[in-house]
Amino acid sequence: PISSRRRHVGNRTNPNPNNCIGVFGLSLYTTDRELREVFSRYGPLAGINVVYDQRTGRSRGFAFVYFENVEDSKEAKERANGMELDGRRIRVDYSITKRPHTPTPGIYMGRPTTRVHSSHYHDSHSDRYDDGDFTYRRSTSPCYSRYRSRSRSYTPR
DNA sequence: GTTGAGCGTT
Repeated sequence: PISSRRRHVGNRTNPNPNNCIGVFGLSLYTTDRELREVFSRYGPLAGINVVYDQRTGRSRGFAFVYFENVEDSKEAKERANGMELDGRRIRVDYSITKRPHTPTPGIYMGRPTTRVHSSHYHDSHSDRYDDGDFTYRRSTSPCYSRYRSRSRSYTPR
């Protein structure tokens, strides 16, 4: 019943209830401290991440807020969506992409493919990390390049 | 303190 509303953003899947919400349309001057003040009203936060442009250092106008409880995330999405913050009408949705709290734990392996070849991944060189959006490879094994193409076709689900 | 739709690292 809520499917056709997001056609203008492409074939992106509809966000499902999640601990992490994305906040878009922010003022470039809204800080994480400010976001914390607002969103901690809905429940305890596990973290906040304003996305900055790597070159200019300025905010890109969106952020991600992690709640400890999904129920609080739901309430935040419903109540904070459309709210005005620093003169801008913000949009709040469940996050689609997910990032781990820790930085990239290994070598970036590209986006997961739909194909699965699980029989290849039982050796000690394929210790792999996946956050559901990207796939990383953990070790610095010299055999890395031999396994690269296989690893790229790995997908968790 | 330019622009404004956006799903991600400083």
